[in-house]
Amino acid sequence: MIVSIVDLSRHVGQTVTLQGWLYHRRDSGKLVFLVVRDGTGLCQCVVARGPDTDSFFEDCRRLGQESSLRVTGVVRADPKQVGGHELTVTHVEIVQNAENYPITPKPHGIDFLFRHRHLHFRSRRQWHILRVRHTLVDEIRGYFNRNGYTLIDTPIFAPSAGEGSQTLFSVDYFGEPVFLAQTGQLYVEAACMAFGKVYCFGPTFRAEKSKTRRHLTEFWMVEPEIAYADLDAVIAVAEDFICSIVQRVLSDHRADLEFLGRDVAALERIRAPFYRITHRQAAEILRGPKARELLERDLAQKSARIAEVQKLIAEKETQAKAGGVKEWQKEKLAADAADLREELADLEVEVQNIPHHMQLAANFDPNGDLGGSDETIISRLHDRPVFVTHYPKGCKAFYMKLNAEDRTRVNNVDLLAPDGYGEIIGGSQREEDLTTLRDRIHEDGLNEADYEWYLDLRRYGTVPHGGFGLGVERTLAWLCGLKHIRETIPYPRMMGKIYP
RNA sequence: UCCCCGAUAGCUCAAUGGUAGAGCGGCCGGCUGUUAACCGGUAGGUUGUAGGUUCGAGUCCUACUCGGGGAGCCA
Repeated sequence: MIVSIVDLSRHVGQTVTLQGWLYHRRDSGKLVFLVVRDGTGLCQCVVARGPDTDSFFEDCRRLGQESSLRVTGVVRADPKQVGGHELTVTHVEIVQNAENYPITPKPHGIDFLFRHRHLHFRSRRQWHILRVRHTLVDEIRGYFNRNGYTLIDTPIFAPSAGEGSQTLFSVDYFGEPVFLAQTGQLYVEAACMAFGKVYCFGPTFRAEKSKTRRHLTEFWMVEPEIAYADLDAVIAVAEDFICSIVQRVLSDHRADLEFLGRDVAALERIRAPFYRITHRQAAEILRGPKARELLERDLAQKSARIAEVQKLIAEKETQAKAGGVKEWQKEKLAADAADLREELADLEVEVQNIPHHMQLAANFDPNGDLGGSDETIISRLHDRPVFVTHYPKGCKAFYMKLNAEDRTRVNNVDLLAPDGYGEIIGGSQREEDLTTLRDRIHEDGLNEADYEWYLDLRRYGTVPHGGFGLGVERTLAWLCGLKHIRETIPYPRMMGKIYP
């Protein structure tokens, strides 16, 4: 009977067949240990030399990493083994003996791994992350589908820049220059006047020349849009939506998160209500003593850690040079030292940036946008996500509704994820008044003719409405506690990176 | 666009300006319970590219290419 590794607990004592790939192999004279993966999990399969296994024993001993094979054997529960089960092998069918698989169990560089991305996500860590991504995407769709939203797919070819300022990819469209969409928002606004509550979900493209751990040139975004909604209603949906995502990932992926080293308890603390502050309050925090104290404390802690790490590296090196140390111990010590050196390099960059960040925060312009470091400060001063509302209109898009009490501000909201993961949601109430919207288009120097269809929405049955966009990859990076966004998508597209 | 760092065997890294090395991976052999197994043997190189300094360059200098990290900008 062909069984998936994930289902082995239901087949203890039975003879089953696994179909998969060889993750790792060790042999010990009369035994071969085949660690097999089948896409649902890992299972160690033990082949003992004997009359019954003679026909394939030698072949198993020489089997290369990632060889494809069918393994038949008796399932045994063994809590010590990965996955909790082990197979005592009675038969092996080698589908292909793979030779010289490039990704070995030893450390590799980032460049090498991502040049082999088509193989890289067979590795455990990447496999765990992409499983969580699957559930995140499923819950995004599920949440909106359960709550009466209609999916509206928006175009990827866009005739003009949706929001004006950003750098977009230009494409030749039968001789006419068009752009790859950076948002489906304007289109989804039109759809919400037809369906009430809608969302679009797809890839978006930004041509910004940003080479950082938070940027991709192609990333996925979900954008709900709700008719008869003001800013408070938009915030309420965003909060409920995030809670729902967190709960779903916690319930389905605790083991994956633990494998990834995520602090699961911190995720469990993500509950409504989130913090809610205005941009003006954020400015006060940044310019005030709390921000300075946070960064000063940070500087002290990181400096202390640098000294500690330097000491640890020196100790490892001394131990490695001492007499009587086995080769594998030396290797382990060298690997530890390499990890420590990497941490040291990161710390040094952070420490180097802190004075700059302190200056940026202290001199924060109350009429300016929050920078990346400002967002980090705000989020780190709170233990749950923070909604920041009412930004100056100058730093936001033309379609955001001007605030009734303060016409220099807009009814917008950004959600800052904890721990410096940055802005994962950006949204607003939209300007529904035809005249005001037209003025804003002109103020931003945009061509009114490009937006005639959009202005129609304000001519024919305009209503208060709003929505937001959530970046899937940044959200996943936060959920999994990842350092770099490139791990959150199967095929990352970054500046200067398009292979494979 | 700017700043910092890097490029040596398939991979990860060593090598005072003076004969290019190790570990892993590969291949061959050994070992009955391994967990990045271990032990012995073996093959593997135009030191990113182009110039320059020098008796001599992996090492020093210049430019370029590619990569990493950061700043700005952003989801």
